[in-house]
Amino acid sequence: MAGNAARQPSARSAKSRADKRRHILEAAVEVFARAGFHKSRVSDVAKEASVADGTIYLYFKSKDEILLSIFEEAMAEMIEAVEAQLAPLSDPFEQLRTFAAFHMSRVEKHKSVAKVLQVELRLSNTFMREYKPTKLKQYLDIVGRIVRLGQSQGVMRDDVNPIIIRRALFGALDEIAMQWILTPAARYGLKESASQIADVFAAGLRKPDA
Amino acid sequence: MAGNAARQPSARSAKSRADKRRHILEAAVEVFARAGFHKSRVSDVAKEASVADGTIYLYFKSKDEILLSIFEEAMAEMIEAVEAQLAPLSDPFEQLRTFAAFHMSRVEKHKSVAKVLQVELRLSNTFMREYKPTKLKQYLDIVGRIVRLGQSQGVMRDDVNPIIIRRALFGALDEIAMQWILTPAARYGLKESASQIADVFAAGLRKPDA
Amino acid sequence: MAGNAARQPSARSAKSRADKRRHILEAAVEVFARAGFHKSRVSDVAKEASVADGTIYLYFKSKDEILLSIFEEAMAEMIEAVEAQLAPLSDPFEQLRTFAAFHMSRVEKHKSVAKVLQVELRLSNTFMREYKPTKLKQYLDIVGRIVRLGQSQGVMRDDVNPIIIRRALFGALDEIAMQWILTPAARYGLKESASQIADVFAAGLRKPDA
Amino acid sequence: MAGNAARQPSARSAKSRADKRRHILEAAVEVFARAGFHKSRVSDVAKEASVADGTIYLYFKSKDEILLSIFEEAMAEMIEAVEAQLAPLSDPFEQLRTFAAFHMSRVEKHKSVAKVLQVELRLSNTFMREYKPTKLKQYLDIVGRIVRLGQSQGVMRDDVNPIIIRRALFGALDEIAMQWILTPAARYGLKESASQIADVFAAGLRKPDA
DNA sequence: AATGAATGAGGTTTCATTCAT
DNA sequence: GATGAATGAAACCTCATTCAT
Repeated sequence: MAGNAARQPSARSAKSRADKRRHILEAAVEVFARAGFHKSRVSDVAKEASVADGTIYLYFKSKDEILLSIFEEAMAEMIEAVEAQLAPLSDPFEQLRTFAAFHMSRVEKHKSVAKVLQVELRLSNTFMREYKPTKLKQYLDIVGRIVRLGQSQGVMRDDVNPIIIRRALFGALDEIAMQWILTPAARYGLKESASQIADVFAAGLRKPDA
Repeated sequence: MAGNAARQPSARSAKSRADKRRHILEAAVEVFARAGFHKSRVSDVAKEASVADGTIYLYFKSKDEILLSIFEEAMAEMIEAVEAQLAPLSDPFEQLRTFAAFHMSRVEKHKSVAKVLQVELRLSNTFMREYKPTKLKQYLDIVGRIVRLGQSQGVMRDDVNPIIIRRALFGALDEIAMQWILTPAARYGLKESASQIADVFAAGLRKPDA
Repeated sequence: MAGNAARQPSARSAKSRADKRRHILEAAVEVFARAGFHKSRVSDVAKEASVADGTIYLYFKSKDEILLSIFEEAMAEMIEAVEAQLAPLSDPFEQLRTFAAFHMSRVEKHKSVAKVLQVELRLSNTFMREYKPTKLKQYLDIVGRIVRLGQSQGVMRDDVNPIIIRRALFGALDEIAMQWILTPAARYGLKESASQIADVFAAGLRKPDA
Repeated sequence: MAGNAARQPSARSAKSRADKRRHILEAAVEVFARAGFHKSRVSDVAKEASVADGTIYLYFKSKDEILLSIFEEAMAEMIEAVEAQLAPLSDPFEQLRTFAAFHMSRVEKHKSVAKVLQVELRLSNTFMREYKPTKLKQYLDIVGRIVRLGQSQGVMRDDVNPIIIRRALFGALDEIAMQWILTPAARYGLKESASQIADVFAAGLRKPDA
């Protein structure tokens, strides 16, 4: 019986395992943000996390998988957080502004994570070519849902496709964020950008006769 | 004979040199679009262009420089072409629609070039980190100029920063284009997307009381 | 309780230790025969034996030592078994045939062990380069002894060196066995091969005028 | 036209290419014989051949392919050489002795090659598991042919299978050779061993009443 | 005794770039 | 100018072994 138990990670070891995994992930975020995914060696991540190179592979199948995990887990957190902020709001225009503000504040607060997501993730062939971005779709669909809500309330134009708009808004925010991340001294604040983009989209989506 | 002529840069050899350079560039576009920049070897480009590997280096300093040249020259052409389309138009909203439609039709017509620009360019560390995108800024500034024109004509809102808007519009178009390129069967046409994005931005930028 | 007993090496724990060692060895034979020594990981052997990786090292110094132990113990068994079969025989030619038949039937009956011995053992650098094959010499010398017996009885040629003959016979049997093991569908039976080889060696060693 | 010609290796470059390939192969034989295939690094071979590491891969697809090439080319040479020695002989027993003597003298003269073939080749998983030993079969079949010749001449026993005998003889010779290679101070000469093995096989195969 | 998480050394191969011809 | 053979740097991952529990 003791033998069987030992084959299943115990409660304590499961927690400790998750902790170490997160520890490595955080180290990877710092390293990738600093030097870029391609220029970072697995041994750099290991050193930053104070573990041996091989230990990385007890928690991740490959270097690429580390990057994907950063993405997946950051997106999962963002989805949860933004949903919480949107829940109490009933006005779709208000929701649109909140989403944009949330996205940009997230980028600002978690600059390293944002840097990895926006810049490094795109450098990974694996990601761009093979990964099915379920989580990204889910995040994008929040915007789609807002638009559909506005349309069903009769306050947003019916002649736009939510699938197009959600990606357009994301592209707009994303491009600004990338610029802000890449340019050491940006000439405009993220908060201001979020506000203006939300304004333009809100005004542009509002039903003319409403 | 050609060899002798080449000793002195003459009108003919200069032209021939430019031709060969263009020939290599076009080969590179095909190769990069087919297999991706990272997976393409310089020798693949050489083979496609029917020249020796070393010959590439008589025309380009490095593999990265090939990619940058593709970008620079495509942008230069685009700038010239879109300026020609915008010149006869005086209405900034009309210009906005024209710009968006132009961008997307360009992507559609030159799929290989677009693929390289949108996807592969981002995979190049050199570009994202070290390249100063003068030509891109110039292209973007066309949008900025349209917005400033609209503001000076009093038909566009004064409370938006053209620098932010130009990048937002570009990001929106770019994200849609990338999606279209990456997804074998896109669920919406580029023309329709361009139209909707232009509509939303136009409506969103129009002065409320105008 | 078992734990307490184990603190003092007792007759029971010594037996239990030997049992576990044998258990691991048998697991290793299966694993090595299945996937090859080099491709097998120590953790594969551990899993097959239902013990932890580290436990292996309580019984064996290294992965190589497992292989050597398989060899040593298999040879010891073979020596004992063949000696028992040879003991009642007085005719050296009869002994020769018995030895060959024994060797091949052993290969046939213990295919996994044979596979490991014949194929995998040779893949181990350690073995071929550093190991002193005492047990193998002992096994080989059984043949040498048979030849010397025949010579002393005056029925076998004196102009052959038993040291050469013993190795030649072993090589002949071994090569056939390896072929049989490596080739899924062998074109001849091991028993028939043993018989023919023994026949040729017997006839070849018989004193012409005897 | 000059361009087309350049795509085909010229007579001169083809020769030079073959020379360099052979040069690398000879370096590899020395290195592998000295330290063993597994312990030898590709860079060791490169250093011995005075070329860059990458150059190796212009001539061989992989490290394994180097080993296979050594084998294939050595076997091809041996087949040709032994056939030449056997051609003038009509007595199958004489042929048998010549074959054995040839094999052993070959081992003695090309000790490094023999060492690689006998010992190192067997250490290569690729070879033992995936390679179809056509050349080896061809070499072995020379013995088979000799036996069949003896049988058709009515001087060799009909009750033995040439397929078994050819492999048995090879195994006998091979085992002695391996021993001689592995043991710094062998207790018997290769020439003497060849002679005795040939004698035993010849006598053993001779038709009793002939 | 048993566990299994952690360690860290080790090497093949690719391919951008050079340069002698 | 053109060639293409040669160069050589660079890093991911595996897995035998250890040792704290």
